[in-house]
Amino acid sequence: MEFTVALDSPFSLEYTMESGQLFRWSRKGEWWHGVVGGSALKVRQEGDVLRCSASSDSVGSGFVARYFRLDEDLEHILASISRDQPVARAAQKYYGMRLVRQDAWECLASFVLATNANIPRIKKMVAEVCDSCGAAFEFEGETLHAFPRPEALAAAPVADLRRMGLGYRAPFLKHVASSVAEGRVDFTRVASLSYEEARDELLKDLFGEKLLLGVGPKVADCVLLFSCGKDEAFPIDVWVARALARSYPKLLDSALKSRLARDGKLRLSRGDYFRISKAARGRFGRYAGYAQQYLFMAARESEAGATPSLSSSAELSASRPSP
DNA sequence: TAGCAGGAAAATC
DNA sequence: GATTTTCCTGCT
Repeated sequence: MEFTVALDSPFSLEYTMESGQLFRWSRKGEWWHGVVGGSALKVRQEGDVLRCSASSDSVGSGFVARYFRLDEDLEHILASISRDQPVARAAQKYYGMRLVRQDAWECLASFVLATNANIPRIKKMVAEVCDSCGAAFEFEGETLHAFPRPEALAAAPVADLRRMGLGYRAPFLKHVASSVAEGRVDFTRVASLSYEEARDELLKDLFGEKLLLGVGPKVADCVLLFSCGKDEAFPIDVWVARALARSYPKLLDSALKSRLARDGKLRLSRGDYFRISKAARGRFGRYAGYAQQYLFMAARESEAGATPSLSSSAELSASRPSP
């Protein structure tokens, strides 16, 4: 099914796809191919129009507009977060990047896999899990797989999950899948709570055991920001932590700074994390999550700039000799 | 609260 | 080819 979506507020498909929120999209020429809502979807941007093609009628223009949050006033959000140079510059440079409304279960499972990994690796793990456990369907002569239902991963032997390259993440993924499959997590209710209540809900213990093994404050913040409508959530990964240390030293408390000076490593304790993310919410306001995502992009870009020959991913894939 | 392990792949040297 | 780093969390 083919359709178009008219854009009447700023949007960059490119920057949104490359912002590190999503793990099931890949570029093929001018098109981005993905699997969302159990359907294949391909999208290309032509100025202020999104040209789309989906394998299922359930994914139409309404779905796409909701997925990319096109109903929200990005100009207003950018004006709200551009309170200083670093964020204002990043917002200008990556103008049009939007946060995406992801399926909460898929987001949770994906970020449980994201610990100690980089984006290519995360994509590989997610693809492996989908290919092994997700429902298969055809699109344009290719066999694709939906993101697995929680029941499917809850039922999978840990040894099988390990063979998908997940390593120590395998038992975490199974545990999280079980909690969701057995109804111990109500994402609709989480979305209705305040930010802090919602975070506590995801991090809580149940009968003396963790509700969600492998989910700490960072992963919880990702789920809250990308799937539960908590725009003030401010996930702090290593890149954002570095950006904060460089550009916002005042947000880091003195204990962390002295440890940083001592061994040079930016490892946040749980207490550090809560304090710094609270300070960031105070600084950037109700759309702090957008500020975080723009800072993340800028921080990664400055690293990529250190290796000019690898600056273009298109060139990279076209010119890399086979291993 | 601190310190460490965890698994594998990418990035870097 | 070896080493370091990687969108972190759990356990002691």
